[in-house]
Amino acid sequence: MTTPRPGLRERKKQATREALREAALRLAVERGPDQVRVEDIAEAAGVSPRTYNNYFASREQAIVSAVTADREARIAAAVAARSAEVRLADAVTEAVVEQYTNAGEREQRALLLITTQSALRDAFLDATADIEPPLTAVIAERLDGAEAHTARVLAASVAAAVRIALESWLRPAQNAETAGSRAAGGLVVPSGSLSGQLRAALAPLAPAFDAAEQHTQP
Amino acid sequence: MTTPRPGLRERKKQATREALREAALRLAVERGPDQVRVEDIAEAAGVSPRTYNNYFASREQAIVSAVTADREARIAAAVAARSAEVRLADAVTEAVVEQYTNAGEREQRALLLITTQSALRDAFLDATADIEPPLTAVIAERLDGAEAHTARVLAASVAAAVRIALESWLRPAQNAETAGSRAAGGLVVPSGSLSGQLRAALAPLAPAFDAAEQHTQP
DNA sequence: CAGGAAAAGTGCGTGCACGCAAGTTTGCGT
DNA sequence: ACGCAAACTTGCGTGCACGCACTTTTCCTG
Repeated sequence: MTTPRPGLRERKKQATREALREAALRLAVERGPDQVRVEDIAEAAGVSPRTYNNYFASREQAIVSAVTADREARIAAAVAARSAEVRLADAVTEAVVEQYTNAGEREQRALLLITTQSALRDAFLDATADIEPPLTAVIAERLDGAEAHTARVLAASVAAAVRIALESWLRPAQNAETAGSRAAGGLVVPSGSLSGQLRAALAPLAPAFDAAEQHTQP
Repeated sequence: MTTPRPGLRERKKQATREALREAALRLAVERGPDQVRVEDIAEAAGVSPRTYNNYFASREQAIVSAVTADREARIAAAVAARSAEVRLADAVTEAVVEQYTNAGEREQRALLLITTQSALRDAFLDATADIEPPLTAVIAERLDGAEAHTARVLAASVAAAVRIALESWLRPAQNAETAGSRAAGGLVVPSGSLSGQLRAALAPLAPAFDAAEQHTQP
């Protein structure tokens, strides 16, 4: 059911994607991230430059994707794996934290590379939006009595919160003014562990999850 | 206080931006949106093409910006204008609905144009992210006792919800599968008035606002 | 097992985003 | 008033995203 027919076609496609990911990351590490052209990545992966961006919309996306891999799917799976007994809010939070803190050795080094270049950081942050569709699916499964949009809104909010957490984790202190963040007098100094950031960012959403959950099972 | 010194410099800058907006929209309406090159817009506004994209990162952004204008600021102002007595969740919801449904005649026609081209729709949807920073500021002002991230997370969630509402308002029925939306059996058919969509999308977030608000004034 | 439809890959051309290094205007201090 | 420094504009060059039309590969069905 999970894999009805991989199909030769689909497998070659994934192989090509993987080759591109790999080539992009390797080249970016060897020379600087700036010193890698799309042409180089395509050549290293053995496809044409045109094919390259049938797979990736930007050069940065390919590099980041080697780290990100299929994090979206893993998060969704981790939520689904949790018992329906636990609070949905907790299931989501723990799944997210778990998937973002379990970083392999290679991923750790790649992340270090990413933080050096602002274009790469942006691409990395943008990648968090990808968790929305699969997360919508698992949340909707737990809330099948709820309003149509609810699951999507919650999933999108989680994505936004994760993005914020990663953002303030990547920049310990933004030197310039933070565009409307210094609202009520004092300035914010969030800095902390990644899992701490994630939990803090997701916490404000818990009441929304609770309310949605109680709508279906009163 | 609101306008310490406009300054000649700043006024010319805004005039240029306005001229570009105007030219972009006018040309897009006259010929099709596809038949407008950056060069044309720049020429019509009396600046160089290079200057054009000191102001706008993409061609679509310029066109959309003529409709969007300073909606972000107006939403934030509309929230701030509401009494501190009313529920924050309601203040935000009403401010958003108010600013999105008060469309001038010209804006209405421009919106019609936008819906015709997918690149324009995307740019229009992306523009909703701009409400986050000003919204963060006004929310933070109402929640000054709360956790640092809370205001940002709530503002970002609102932006996400608004995006979802606009999205499903722009496409009455997405013909293909909606990437993980058909989770629990039946398929969704949201379609409705814009204000209805907005309220429905924002409703699930209300509990989160309430909880945050009670943290500061118990 | 053939034949044809659908999908993936490719070559080419066009317009664009953006860095860089001038040139030009605005603003401010002395 | 003068001139300097910062902000804005502009020309140029490079790499890139993406549409289009065409070839090659994969898959399905009679």
